[in-house]
Parts: sequence; C-alpha cells; structure tokens
Amino acid sequence: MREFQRAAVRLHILHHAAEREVHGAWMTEELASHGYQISPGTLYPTLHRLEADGLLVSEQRVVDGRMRRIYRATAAGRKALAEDRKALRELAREVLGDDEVR
Amino acid sequence: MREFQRAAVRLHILHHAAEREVHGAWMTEELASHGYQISPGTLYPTLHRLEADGLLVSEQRVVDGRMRRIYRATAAGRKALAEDRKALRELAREVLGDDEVR
DNA sequence: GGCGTAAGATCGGATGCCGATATCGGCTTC
DNA sequence: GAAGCCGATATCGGCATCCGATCTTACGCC
Repeated sequence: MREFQRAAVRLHILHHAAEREVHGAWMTEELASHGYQISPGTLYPTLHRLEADGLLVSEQRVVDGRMRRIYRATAAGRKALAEDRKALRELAREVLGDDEVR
Repeated sequence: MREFQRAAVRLHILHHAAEREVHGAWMTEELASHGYQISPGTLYPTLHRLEADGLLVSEQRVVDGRMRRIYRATAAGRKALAEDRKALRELAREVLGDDEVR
C-alpha cells in the first residue's frame, strides 16, 4: 500500500541517519530493497525538508571520486525518530491488536 | 506524528467499516479518540475516494431524525484492509524490530 | 580541455490536505 | 405549512506534496 510510503520513507531515513551517514542514492536502494520505490523527485525534496526542519544535517563530500551529499541525524532528528516509532507502535496496536505488538 | 495520519485514517475506516456500519461524524470521533484530528475537508473526500475505489459502499439513512450516510466495507475493502495490515506489520518489523512485532 | 558518468537538483502537472464555508434534510415551533 | 434551527455532509480555495522527466554539477579519465 502506498499510504505508508511517506511515513516509511521518513522513518527509514531517520533510522539509518541516526546510526550512520547516508546519502540519497543509498537511501533509494535501501528503500527499494524494502519494496518502497521512491523517485528522486520525492526523495530529494524530502531530504531537504528534513534538513530544513533541523532533523538532519548535510555535508558535501567526495567519495570514490563522486560528489555526495551525506546526511546525519541531529539530536532533534533522533528525538523525532523516537516519536515516530512511538506513533507507529500505537498505530500497529490499534489496527493489529495488542497481541501482535509488544 | 502527522505522517501516519493518512494511513491511520484509511486503516481505521476500513477496519471499522468491515465490522459495522460507520458514518462520517462517528469516524471523526473515533479517530480523535486515538489522537488523529481530521478535518471534514479531509475525511469526506477520503470516504468518497474509498467508495469510488470500490472499497466502501454507502447508503443514506435517517437515524434519530438525522440524515446520515452510512458506509460498509465491500469484499474489495476487506481485502485492501488485509493488505494494509500486512504492509503495516512489515513496516513495524523494519523499524521497530522483529522482537516487538510477531 | 572535452567526455562519460553518477549523484543530486529542479520543474510542472496532478493529487491530496484541510480550515472555512455552504448546503441539505428532517425537525420544531408557531 | 413556512421559517428557522441543528447536526451531518459536501464543497471550495489556497497551499503542500508527489513523482516522472529532465537538467545540472562535479569528478576522473583520456
């Protein structure tokens, strides 16, 4: 279902950016591996929004002879991730039932 | 967080409409009780879309001297609900971890 | 320097969101 | 039986987002 796409994209970005450095092309692959096909016209504006909201910080860097913009989560980003996880857990409980979600 | 709003609204509507008859005002209360504030300008177009997609059927009825449009899930609606639940479970596993979601 | 390439950025039409406002149907009151 | 009320539903308009297609950038290579 595509309704989860938006939430899934945001969660995955924050999730990974909280643990390591991520960049757009890698996120595209990562999301695709979970079945979320996202076009660059969606991903890049999303990254920019998260940065504008102070949840990510970016930096340009040359890796393997390629210019990349790498992102990391800020403290606010990790906080937002925790809140998003909480919201997801609650939604899962509501719809899947307490017996499926601890 | 508001990223889940859209998915949550759709899931709750299908979930309840699969088990009983629902109407707009009741869904507004139900969603609000779960912390999802939805404006009529979002809810009613959403109901219309679900009906146009064949997931709900509606019928006008007078209840307690009030005209209401009541909705029930179709077979396709129940199928969509099952798929949405599956997508939610998978997203929860990815982001919350297998140990939290059965 | 010019080229190829991969990553990122942007554009534009379509869709969705949502607060505010309008409408609708049945009821009540006179 | 006309007027007006009220709750429920419908619509409107402005703004944000989506996303495929396309353009730009920056580097290495020759």
